Amino acid sequence: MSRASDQAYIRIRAHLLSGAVRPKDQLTEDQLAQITGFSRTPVREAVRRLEDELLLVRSESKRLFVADWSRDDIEEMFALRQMLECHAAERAARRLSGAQVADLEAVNHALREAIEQPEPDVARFLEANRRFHEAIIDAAHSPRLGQMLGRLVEAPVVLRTARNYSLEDLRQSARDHDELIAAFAARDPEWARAVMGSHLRRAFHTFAKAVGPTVGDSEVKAM
Amino acid sequence: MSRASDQAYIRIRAHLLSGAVRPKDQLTEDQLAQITGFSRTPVREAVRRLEDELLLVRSESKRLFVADWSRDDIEEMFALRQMLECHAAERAARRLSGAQVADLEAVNHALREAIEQPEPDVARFLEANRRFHEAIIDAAHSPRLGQMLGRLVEAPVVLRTARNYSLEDLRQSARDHDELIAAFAARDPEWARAVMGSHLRRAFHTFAKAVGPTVGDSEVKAM
DNA sequence: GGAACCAGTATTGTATACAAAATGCCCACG
DNA sequence: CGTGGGCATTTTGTATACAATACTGGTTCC
Repeated sequence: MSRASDQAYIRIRAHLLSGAVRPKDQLTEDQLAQITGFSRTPVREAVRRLEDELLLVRSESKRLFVADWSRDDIEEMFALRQMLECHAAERAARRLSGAQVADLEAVNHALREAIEQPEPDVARFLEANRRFHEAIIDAAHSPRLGQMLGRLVEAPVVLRTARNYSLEDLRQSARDHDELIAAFAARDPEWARAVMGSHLRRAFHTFAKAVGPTVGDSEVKAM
Repeated sequence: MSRASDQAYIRIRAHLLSGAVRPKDQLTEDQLAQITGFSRTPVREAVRRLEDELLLVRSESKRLFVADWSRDDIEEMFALRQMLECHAAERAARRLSGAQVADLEAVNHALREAIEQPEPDVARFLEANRRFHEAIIDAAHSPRLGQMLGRLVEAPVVLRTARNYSLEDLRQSARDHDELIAAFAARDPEWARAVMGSHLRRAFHTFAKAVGPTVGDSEVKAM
């Protein structure tokens, strides 16, 4: 991950999330080359990845724009993530070794430490949460599934949602993880799937409550 | 689709499917540039797409190889396609217009014409089948879902499976499509999902029967 | 006044040269 | 013999120049 194209990807992504540009704004590869400090060749590769993740879109004539997600897009993203990650949990339950289950326990312990403080550390929570879900996906041992989920989980909306978590939301996440671990330890795929389903569906409702019942495009960037 | 990188993609893909190279063979970008007649720049873009589809893989040190799919990989591919396309069918049932349902009927009519001949035209069947499923995915109106399914449906194993279809298999496909259309016309998402599920699950068993219960890697390329 | 056309400009697409990194080979050395 | 070090070769990664394409604004012609 130290090649110029990877750095370019990271920097462009940060630029998009920083709020310096808004949905529907046009970008040019030259601009991005200047911003990142690399030439257009690695920038183009980074842009292709960001197009894949639908953070950037191209017009009919190949011009580049910041993506503008509708509420429908985002709801579908949550639905897809739930569908895929429930499947991952089911597969993981059949495959996780005892050591891997222990690893999950350790990660969830770290997650609890991050939130059980005078001031919960959301960044550390997010990182532990990411590691937890990543471990499950890895254990599912399906390259395509991992690929697909990688794109969804990285999506900025998912990350921003966490800002709206209350302390109780965070604690409930940790409890969900505990139950997932129990399901894995019991080697019960159906149980794992069900817990993952409610875990992720709750995240969706937290998001929906934060954004409200608005309908127009672009409103989600305002959160 | 007339840019050099698109042409390169098509040609490299054809080269991979032609059997001229075998799983685990090493390729170089220079070789592919010569084969396609384009320079390495568009070839690299095409290669990136093929990596995305897991037709090509890179070693730790970024060297390029023809992918080698295990039976597990392929089973998971079928499972993912089923999961995603059932979801698409469900969404499509909520969104298809009357005109779109009529289009599906026309496509399935063409599909029947392709098979109800002295010698069934498998290529035409495949093309009509592709259009049928594509129309449903489009109607689901979820860009990410479309993206994911695009990669799965294009996979060569899915295409090769069709060679093993008997006439009765082909006719059953057409009947499944009829029932899907009925479900769409009735605006019944659950019905649509169920029919799509059995439709695709049958394809999996047709494949499994053709390949047999072998276990080692690479055996699927022998079909 | 409006539509079609024609520069000129902006932007993306491709080729090529060179840089960086990895691999393999050969030889020295134990 | 085997093994490790280092040069030559192969292969991938990046920069840059140029080509092709799409847009913009203004002008002419009806």
